[in-house]
Amino acid sequence: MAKKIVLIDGHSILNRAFYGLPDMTTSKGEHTNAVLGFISIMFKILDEEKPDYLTVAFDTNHPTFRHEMYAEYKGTRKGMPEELREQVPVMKEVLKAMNIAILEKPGYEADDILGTLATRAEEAGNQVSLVSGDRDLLQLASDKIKIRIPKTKRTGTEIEDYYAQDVVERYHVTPKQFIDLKGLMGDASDNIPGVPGIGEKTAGKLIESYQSIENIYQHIDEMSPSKVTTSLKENREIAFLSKQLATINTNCDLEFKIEDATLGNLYNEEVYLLFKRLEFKSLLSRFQTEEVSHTTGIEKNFQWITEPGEASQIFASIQDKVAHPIGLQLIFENDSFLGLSLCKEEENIFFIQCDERITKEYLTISASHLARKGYLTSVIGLKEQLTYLKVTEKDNMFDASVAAYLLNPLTDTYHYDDIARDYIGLTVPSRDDLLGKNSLVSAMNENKEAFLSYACYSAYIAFRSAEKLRDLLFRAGMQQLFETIEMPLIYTLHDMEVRGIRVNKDALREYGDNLTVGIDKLEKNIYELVGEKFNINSPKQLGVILFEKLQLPFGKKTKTGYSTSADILEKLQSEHPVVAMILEYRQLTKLKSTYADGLAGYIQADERIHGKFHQTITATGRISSTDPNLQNIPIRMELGRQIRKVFIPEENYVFLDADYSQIELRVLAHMSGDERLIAAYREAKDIHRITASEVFHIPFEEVTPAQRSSAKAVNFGIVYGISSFGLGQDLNITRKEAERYIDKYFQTYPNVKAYLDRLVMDAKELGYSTTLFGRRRPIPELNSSNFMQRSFGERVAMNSPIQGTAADIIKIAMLRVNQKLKEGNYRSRLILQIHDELLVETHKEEIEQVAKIMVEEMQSAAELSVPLEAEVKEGNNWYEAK
DNA sequence: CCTAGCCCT
DNA sequence: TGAAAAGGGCTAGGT
Repeated sequence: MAKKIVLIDGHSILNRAFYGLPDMTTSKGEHTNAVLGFISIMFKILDEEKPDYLTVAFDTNHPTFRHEMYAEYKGTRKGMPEELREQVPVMKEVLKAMNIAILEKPGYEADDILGTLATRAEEAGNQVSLVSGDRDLLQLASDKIKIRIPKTKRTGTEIEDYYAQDVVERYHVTPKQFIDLKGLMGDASDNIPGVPGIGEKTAGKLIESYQSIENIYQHIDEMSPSKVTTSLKENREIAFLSKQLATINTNCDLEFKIEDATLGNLYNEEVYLLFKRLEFKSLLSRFQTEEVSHTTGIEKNFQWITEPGEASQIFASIQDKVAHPIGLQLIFENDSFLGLSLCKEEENIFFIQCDERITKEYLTISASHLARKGYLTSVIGLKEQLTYLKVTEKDNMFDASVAAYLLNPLTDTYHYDDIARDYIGLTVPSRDDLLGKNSLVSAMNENKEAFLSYACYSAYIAFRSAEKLRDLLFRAGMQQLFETIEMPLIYTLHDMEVRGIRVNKDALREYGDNLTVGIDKLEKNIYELVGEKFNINSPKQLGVILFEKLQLPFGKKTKTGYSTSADILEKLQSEHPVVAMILEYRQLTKLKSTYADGLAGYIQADERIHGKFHQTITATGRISSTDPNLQNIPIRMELGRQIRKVFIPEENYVFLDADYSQIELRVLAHMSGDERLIAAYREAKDIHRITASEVFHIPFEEVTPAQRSSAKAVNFGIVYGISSFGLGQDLNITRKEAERYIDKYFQTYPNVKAYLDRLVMDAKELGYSTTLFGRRRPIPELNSSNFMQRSFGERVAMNSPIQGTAADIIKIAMLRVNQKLKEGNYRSRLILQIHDELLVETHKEEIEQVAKIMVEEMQSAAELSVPLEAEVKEGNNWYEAK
């Protein structure tokens, strides 16, 4: 039976897509427009044709017979811009992930490979679609071979189709005669010469009359003399050479059998992850629709329980089952507790609904008992469930989300469907697939089937994934990290969220009102100074005012227009008095919108803000804070710093705030083993000053403030994964000078240099970097063919172990502080962590003991070859305690 | 929904 | 030569 075959000219389509679509980059700067365009074209064709076979041919760098015939021959790969060139390997990566056969053979161009395959397939009676942006391929058109020429437009992809008949209609020549046309006309893009004086029109007429170049020359003497005939006579060799160059070789020596190009599953996990990495958001929906369409067959095991007797039987039955983890999920939304789902074996997955007979207390107590009895109870997202689930770090809980985060901290969500996909190889419908934007409450009443699936999948995946995740953690050497740091930390973070931080609402309002006064004044002055009203908050409008109306010199442009960022404006302050006002306006509006107004919206009835702390967000192991972010409260500028006065302890309490001193540099000293750096820290003096003194060879006492601040910048640079460019920008010096600073630094601390080099090398070999406590961060960028990407990977390889180890250490300190406070029955509570700082709301009778606990636990959290210093301060608000 | 801009360690 | 110095989150404007 005739098969359908699609053959794609790889470089040609990439080219089309590249020039047809606006430039696109991922958030990391990887160009992706050609790849996206290629895939869009390919999907469109596959959707239309549903072919049996698909293969993509690429040109190689090797010379072909055309180069041998004609030295000036160009071919498609020459002169490719870097933004396109870097996309070629990415494109191949995508095709490989889709299991699409890639064909390339030294000595042949893609055209020749495609021509050969098309001809063979045609002879075997098959239907062929040849996809290319290059009209040269029209010479291959027949009644079985269709040439498809896609055009990428902003509105989508349109495809022109040519069977032999269409070629004749459109160009008035047969496909074969297309070669003769090109022989006469030449082709500038391939550097194929044409006969001078002959363009598209003349060539067309000649071939229409004489059919071929050979025939033209047979009858050349009969033709009436003209410029054209003279040129033809003079350039006979060019015409024949060009015809040969333009002829596609349909007889290549290929081992390849078309059966090798059988289409498999394009929508697999690898492709999904790749598209995610490339940020092809619009294409991800294709996966979701595929995912939803096939069910897992597990749904038949889902049961909705409403009978108290059955519920108690289910809990009782778990007594017999100790060997395997239990999957559990409490189902709730805001303040309504709806029930819980439970899975102890593949065949029986229950949702037990909460109602008058099966009470919330009964369910939560029964659920909490499971873990307390010692069965490993696996949940997805423990911290959130602790509102109802009364278990502690001593109980035998397992959080699959946190486990999955440790195994790969680079993804953004760790929901049950993510875990199913990544660790069980199972595609299950996500919450969004099942319930969309519906609330759980409404789904439970109106969309029972989807609701049951949502509830039960969660417990089922928790059940199914636990052992696998545990095994992977063990193999990666992260079991201890998981069990002794990450799992216990869940409870600590939950405690912090519950406790929250008290805010003086009136003081906050007053702070905001004062800002408004200042903002209004500035606004008026700015309008007066520039002579018109505009939206100062709009970088676009501001750019027009500053750089067009006022004609200020613009430093750099962003994708969208002029840059009006603070560092640009700072340099422009002397040019016009309005610039300083705009900077101040920015400062004030930032404080007003994000902090004064922003924070006010989070104050709860208990006068406190209960922000969230996230454990599964950062790539390095730090925690993050949202709703609101309490880790970025202003401190640098005095006006901003004032806002810390509104954060206050409750009556009879004070704040104790303890900071690590230079924890990351100390970690670096320890991990690098650099004797000189270690010695510097043992002196326990101003480290930036020591660095300046040693790097610039000046006595400690004679270091100038400028030298100290340079050294400080270098120290930061080292931690961030040094680059002369970045350091230069930070210090406002040339790249060359920055380079010299870095060299001097590495001369002073040679083992730091050796250590950083080793970090990069090891990470390149392993594909990930590791902290002192075994935390991993994958660094796929290290293998990128893109210089920028790779450099980024190298900096990440230097930074992650340092930042990550510091994060590990403070997590340990948090756990121990929290534990001591609870065990010692203190009234004081840990309420914030800001990366190297802990804030404890401390009862006035406990100040001395708590201060001691904080400093001791922080300093002893890790045993390094340099001391860990922590300093604690006391205050009646957060401003005073810093 | 993205971006420019800016707050923190 | 060029070129995101690491890790985060929030707001406003503009599509």
